[in-house]
Amino acid sequence: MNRQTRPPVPGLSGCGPYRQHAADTLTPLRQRVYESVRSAGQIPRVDVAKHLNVSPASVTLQVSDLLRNGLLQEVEAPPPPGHRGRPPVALSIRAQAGYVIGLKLSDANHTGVIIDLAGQPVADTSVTRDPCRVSPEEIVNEASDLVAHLLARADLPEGKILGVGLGLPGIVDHAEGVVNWSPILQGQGIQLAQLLTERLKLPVTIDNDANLVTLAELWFGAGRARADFAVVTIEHGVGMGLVVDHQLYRGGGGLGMELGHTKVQLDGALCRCGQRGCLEAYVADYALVREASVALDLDREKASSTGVLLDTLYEQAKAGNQAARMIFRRAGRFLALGLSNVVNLFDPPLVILAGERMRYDYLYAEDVLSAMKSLALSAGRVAPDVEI
Amino acid sequence: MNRQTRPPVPGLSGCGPYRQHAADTLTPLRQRVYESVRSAGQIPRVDVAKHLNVSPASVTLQVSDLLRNGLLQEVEAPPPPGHRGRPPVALSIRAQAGYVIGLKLSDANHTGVIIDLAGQPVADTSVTRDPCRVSPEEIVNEASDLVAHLLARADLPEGKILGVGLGLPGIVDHAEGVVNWSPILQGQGIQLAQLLTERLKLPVTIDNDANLVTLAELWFGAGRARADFAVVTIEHGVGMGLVVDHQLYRGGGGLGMELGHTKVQLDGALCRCGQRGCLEAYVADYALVREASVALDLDREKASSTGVLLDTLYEQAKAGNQAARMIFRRAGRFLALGLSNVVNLFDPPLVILAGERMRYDYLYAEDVLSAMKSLALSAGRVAPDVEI
DNA sequence: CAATTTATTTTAACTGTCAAAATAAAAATT
DNA sequence: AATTTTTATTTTGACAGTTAAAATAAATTG
Repeated sequence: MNRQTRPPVPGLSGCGPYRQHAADTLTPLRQRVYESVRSAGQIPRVDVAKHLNVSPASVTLQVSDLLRNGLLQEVEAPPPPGHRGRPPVALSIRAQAGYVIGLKLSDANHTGVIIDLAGQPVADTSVTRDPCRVSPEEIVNEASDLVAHLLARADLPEGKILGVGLGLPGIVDHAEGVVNWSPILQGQGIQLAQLLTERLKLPVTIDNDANLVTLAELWFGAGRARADFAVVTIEHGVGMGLVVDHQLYRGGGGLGMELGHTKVQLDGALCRCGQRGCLEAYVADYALVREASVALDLDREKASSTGVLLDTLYEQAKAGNQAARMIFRRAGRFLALGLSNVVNLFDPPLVILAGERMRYDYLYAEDVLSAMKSLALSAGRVAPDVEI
Repeated sequence: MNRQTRPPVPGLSGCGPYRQHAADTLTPLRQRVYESVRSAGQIPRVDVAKHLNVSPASVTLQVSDLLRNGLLQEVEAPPPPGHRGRPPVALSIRAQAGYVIGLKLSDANHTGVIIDLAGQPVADTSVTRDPCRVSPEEIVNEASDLVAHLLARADLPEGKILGVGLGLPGIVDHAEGVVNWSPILQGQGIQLAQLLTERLKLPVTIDNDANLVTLAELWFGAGRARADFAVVTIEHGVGMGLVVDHQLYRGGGGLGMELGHTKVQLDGALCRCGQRGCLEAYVADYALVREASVALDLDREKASSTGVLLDTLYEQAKAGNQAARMIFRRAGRFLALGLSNVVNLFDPPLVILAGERMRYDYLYAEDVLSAMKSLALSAGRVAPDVEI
């Protein structure tokens, strides 16, 4: 140990972590009560109190406020059978109190939904498009068309839309609302959130699509009951999202979690990011397509969509074509490797695999298993898998 | 989007994250005041109030309590020059109020320190040992000898030792106090914290040695001023620690952060964990030794210590031996690859490289640079490096 | 020495929460 | 049917932690 004279950090003495402004605020009880009800769907006051470890008195207080504001409502439930005393009156979210729009842009199609405050969809839409990179203005137009469509369908009272969440592939800085790079966008460092906020006159937040999938799992999926889990998405690229203590982790600088560009081979296959050996360059759609067109001698001029091409490849593999099999097999092995890295680094109790390409399941299934095994070095780990 | 009927999680309805028991507690102001003083070294009440965004009245209250308990003290400072009104009276930690013992066990030597509550060392010791795996009882003996040594040297009043922190290599479950696997310990799943607590009659916590290095950086080193950073240690193995929002992140299941066993090559070099392609198997001490003994035809029977062997290798590389150079070069490239993965996943604003082998700097330096470049895919990232 | 300036302490009030009592609404018992 | 029991919710008064504002302290300036 080098016994240097402190302080090693200029301008600092003392010891211990140094927080600029230790802002230590507790989430207000109001919000916790509301979230507790939303989480449960229907729940009487007593149970909310138990769940939050606060007194029933406090719950009554907050709930009466929330009822007055129209955010909660009492529901008449059939009296529970075999219940002794005064029957509990269940609370639930008043779903009509507000609505949220969710948009998902990708290269081949855009989708959008309106959901109410209880998380139920009230309208959805989707359009297909030519996969190409377009200007920011064009994307704003496409997004705003999508929103117009949704609003027309839903026919909601004025001013009930609380906000818009937009997900798109690429490297997205959620906090700043900036798209650093995206396969569907021309240019770099686009202030997309701001542009769209101005256009729609609604608060807009943007996020990486893998993060959005992760949030969906956290809110509606298998991740709801888990404090920590990881999501790996495999589509046109490879993305990942991590939930730590019921919260989405976005990496130190707000970017990060770029599993797809994790290197799994020195001087390996070329990736669309320009580097070599990225995981994505072995398991993503375009990697399979690239191999398929070479190995199977498929007519590239036919220029069928990525999806069709992959389906063809899959058919051939199932039919016994060795070359096709090998392509999937290798992709599977690399995927397993990437997953084992995720497990070794994050040790998540749950790993969720998502993405349209999960259809090609039988080729992945056993390799996922081998990924599990490949991390057996630590006594005492089990990682359940869920697929969508 | 598959419109399945909810709930997808059995026994749950509603939506949103589901916390078992939302225990939402704020750290008490007392503790925050104390930590604020420790962090600053010397600081008057006014500034504590400003720093914590609380009223001066509250600070006075808490401080008077802490003064009474002997945890803080007022220091007479020379009146600041050019200061107008009533001079501030600075507060500081009363360092003698308690002491903490830190032990670091590794295969070739053990070290230990006693530090006071201000973080200043008051005694230290270190012993060399034969690298071998020993029984838990033996390790407990060695640790307890170390503690006896330290106590004898420091000559502190009775009952002033508040606790013991023990770091050792391997896979350590900090929360459970269990060593799942360690290169210096026989057996698996050893309840080391409990064994040592019983022996020393002091509270003992154990941790992975990489985590310990990370905590040291967080408390005393370059990480103090950072909310998020990563530490990568290269010694006999490769370890890593991650700090998220001023706190050490230990991975979902308490294990995790096993960067050394991250796979960087399919079917790659054999690792001591029994698998192939681990990063460790390319850049850790034993990997270099292994290559050195083959490539340089060094007499393995001479069985010089790892350190000596590596020094020899280093000398040869500097002297121009191509084989030796290549060994370092490959290690450096793989290290760069591993680091770029860390950056791509966590996006830390700071990466700290630590470990005795950092002496071999000139071989790593340029490769670290290449690692930085290799993540340039995202516009807007800079990662300063600090070495120890 | 009075006025000014800044730091700290005192005071009284305010806030959010809770324990305990009161009230409410049902089933079970007499 | 009236009473008791049981459980849920509301009301009440009290308490703990925090604060704004006033008071006090300790220096410098004019």
